[in-house]
Amino acid sequence: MRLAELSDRSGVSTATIKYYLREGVLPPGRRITATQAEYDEEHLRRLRLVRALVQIARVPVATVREVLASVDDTSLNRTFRMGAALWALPGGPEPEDDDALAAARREVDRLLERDGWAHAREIGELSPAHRALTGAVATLLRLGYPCDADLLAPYARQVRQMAVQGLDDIEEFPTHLEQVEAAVAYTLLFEPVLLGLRRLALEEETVERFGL
Amino acid sequence: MRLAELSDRSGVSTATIKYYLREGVLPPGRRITATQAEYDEEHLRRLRLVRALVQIARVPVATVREVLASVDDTSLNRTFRMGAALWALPGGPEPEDDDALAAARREVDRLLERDGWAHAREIGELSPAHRALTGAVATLLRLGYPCDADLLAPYARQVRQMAVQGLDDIEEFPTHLEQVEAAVAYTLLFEPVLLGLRRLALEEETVERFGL
DNA sequence: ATAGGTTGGATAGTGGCACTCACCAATGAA
DNA sequence: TTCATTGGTGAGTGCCACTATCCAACCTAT
Repeated sequence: MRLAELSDRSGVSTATIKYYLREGVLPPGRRITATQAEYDEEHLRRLRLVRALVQIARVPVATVREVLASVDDTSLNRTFRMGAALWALPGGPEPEDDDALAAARREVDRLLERDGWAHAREIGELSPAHRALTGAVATLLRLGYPCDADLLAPYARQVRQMAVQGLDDIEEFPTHLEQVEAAVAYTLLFEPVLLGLRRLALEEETVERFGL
Repeated sequence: MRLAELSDRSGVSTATIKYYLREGVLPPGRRITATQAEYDEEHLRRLRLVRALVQIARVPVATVREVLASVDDTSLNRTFRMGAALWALPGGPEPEDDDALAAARREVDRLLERDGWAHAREIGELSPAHRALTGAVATLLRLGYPCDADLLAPYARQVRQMAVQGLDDIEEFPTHLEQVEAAVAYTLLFEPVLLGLRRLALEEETVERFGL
């Protein structure tokens, strides 16, 4: 398959594919001659994944490169390869260290302790997910909206259950590579699905309560 | 309160505040003289909300203007003012109309029908949330990952429950304006909290299953 | 009264990022 | 032998959230 066909089949312009090749988010094709290269189905799959991560999950191209590098790094164990997506994620601007952040830290700690999230408590804010969560809670607190461990607990249990279900699904895939790729896709691409469902649920509930 | 104090108390630079005033996401201050204006606590609250929406929820400034315009529009009823945040949201690039999208539409329809989401089914893809959901599902399908009504059902029920809880909390606020503002904050600023929790849960579960 | 800093407003510029265009020599089909 | 096509490269575009610089009006300390 040549570049043009790759472009046709993926719906991504050749210019953009060239850009992805340059940025290293797409591996180079097999060289046929000095100036021509051949691409295969694997490239097509990767290209579609990159597109989804960039356009749907809003992951910066540079971050996609890091994530995929870890996905392909067979010298790492499965946990780290799967964690790549979580650890490379853009945490946003780090929150200013004020009272709200301290309070947020306290509530998140309480929550993790109460529900026995041993790993999360152990590594604490080393985890980008942990820092992101604390920062997001602090933002709500700063605006004067309540957001304590009691309020978060039911959500925490629900997402915990989702995680169990999700990893069950991921384990169905036969090879480690497919499992890791599925974990990345599941982690990042399921987020818009979840948010879409949530927004739709809020809309539904609002209309039911207050009418149109 | 003058601009400089507003800046000090919010932690936002005067240049940025001026930019927000120019863009109309912050109402102008009360004019004292021809070249000076006075700001109050209301401005401070708004400024903090704008900051959170822009920096945390990644809402474009132009969209924030629209959202806040609806929030302040007392000629609309409560449902529409609350819905403002949901309807003004950036839907991202609209998905290409292929088999995956058709399949996604079918599964989302099945899901809403089965769980009795009457309103969502009625307005269908007029709702940005509905379109976003369908598009997100289609993305997963395009990549070859399963995402049908059966898989979505438990998540749908969970977010539905979250919506009920959320609106209960929102109804606690005494005035309509506060309820509407809380709805916007709850809709947009709770999303990073939820995603943070989910990512932490995935991390926790991954480590528990596969070790470090 | 006046010097010197501060204020709000306007205009133009910056930096980051995801592309996108224009061009090139090498290639391959007619 | 023609001539469009290919892959690679460097420069440019458009968007967007700021940010730097001016300016004249304003306040304040001497």
